[in-house]
Amino acid sequence: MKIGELAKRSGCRVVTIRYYEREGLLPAPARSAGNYRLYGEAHAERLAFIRHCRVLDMTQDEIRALLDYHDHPERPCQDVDDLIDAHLAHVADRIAQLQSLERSLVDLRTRCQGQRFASECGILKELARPLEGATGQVSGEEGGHVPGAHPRL
Amino acid sequence: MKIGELAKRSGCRVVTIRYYEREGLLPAPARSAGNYRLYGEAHAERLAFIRHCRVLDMTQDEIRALLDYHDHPERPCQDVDDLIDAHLAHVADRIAQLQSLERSLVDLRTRCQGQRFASECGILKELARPLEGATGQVSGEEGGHVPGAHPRL
DNA sequence: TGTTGACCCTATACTGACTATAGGGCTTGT
DNA sequence: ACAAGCCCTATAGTCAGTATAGGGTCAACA
Repeated sequence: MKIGELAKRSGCRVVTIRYYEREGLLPAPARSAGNYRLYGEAHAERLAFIRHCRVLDMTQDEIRALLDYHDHPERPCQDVDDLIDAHLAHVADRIAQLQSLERSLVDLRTRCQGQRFASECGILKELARPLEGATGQVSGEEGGHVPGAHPRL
Repeated sequence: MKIGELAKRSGCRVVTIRYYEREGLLPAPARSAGNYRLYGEAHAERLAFIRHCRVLDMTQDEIRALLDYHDHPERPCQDVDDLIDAHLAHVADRIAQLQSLERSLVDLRTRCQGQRFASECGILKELARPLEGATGQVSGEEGGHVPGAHPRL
């Protein structure tokens, strides 16, 4: 099948499939006489695996590790469990962070009493206050790799 | 004050301060004879405002909009409320997504019964299953701009 | 006076997971 | 023969910074 059909079947874009090939997640398929990529069922299955992982918000590195186990069925699978556990911990951490964020924003939101002018707006006043623990980076990397509040998948 | 001191006071890195200047969030400060940036209190306050917004996971565009109100105190502040409301909705959406993700991962995690080999691992088997609603992009952009599970702040 | 070390400067490239654009070639139907 | 709709490569852009290379400035100390 050509790349457009694979894209339709997998629900991922043509350019993304080519991107996965460049990144080494999908093997390069055979080519037609006119240099078109020709995929088989194995490619479709591997792409489904990748997409399933991406829906679960895994990084390419995590996916690469899982594909490696997928490709080596004789290996022990303890590390697969550990990888999922670690990813789960990252997701849980990110949820906790966003919930804390949400509380801050709700609090911030109460500060504007419908003033007419920005100069009296409690939201802007609150944002202008320095943070308590000013030293230290914005959020540190401890706690994992689950992105913040603005995804663009 | 020089850039290093501002960085220490604000808790953000020297390179990040220069980056904010390039991006137009912070105005270019005066320079010393030796071409060092020299900041005053106004810069420190503006940087605190920016950092406060970033801690709340706002994008640069959102911050730019809020700074614009900050800089024009005579304007009405209704739009500030709306911006915060919209951001709050994005954060809430992202929390819901991540919680759904967490449930999927917990479910996935139960599938491995400590098999010796990857070929029998229920996690890998489940990941290899195609997704039900295969057509349609990985998560669509509806629902806002709050990032996924792997932030790098 | 010379030099060490901490700080500062610019410019450029990299990150992740794609998306967008430019500039073409192939295939199929009319 | 030509047009529409697919496909190809290569390059650059997204966001919010971080990393690197290659150099300049300044204060203190020997």
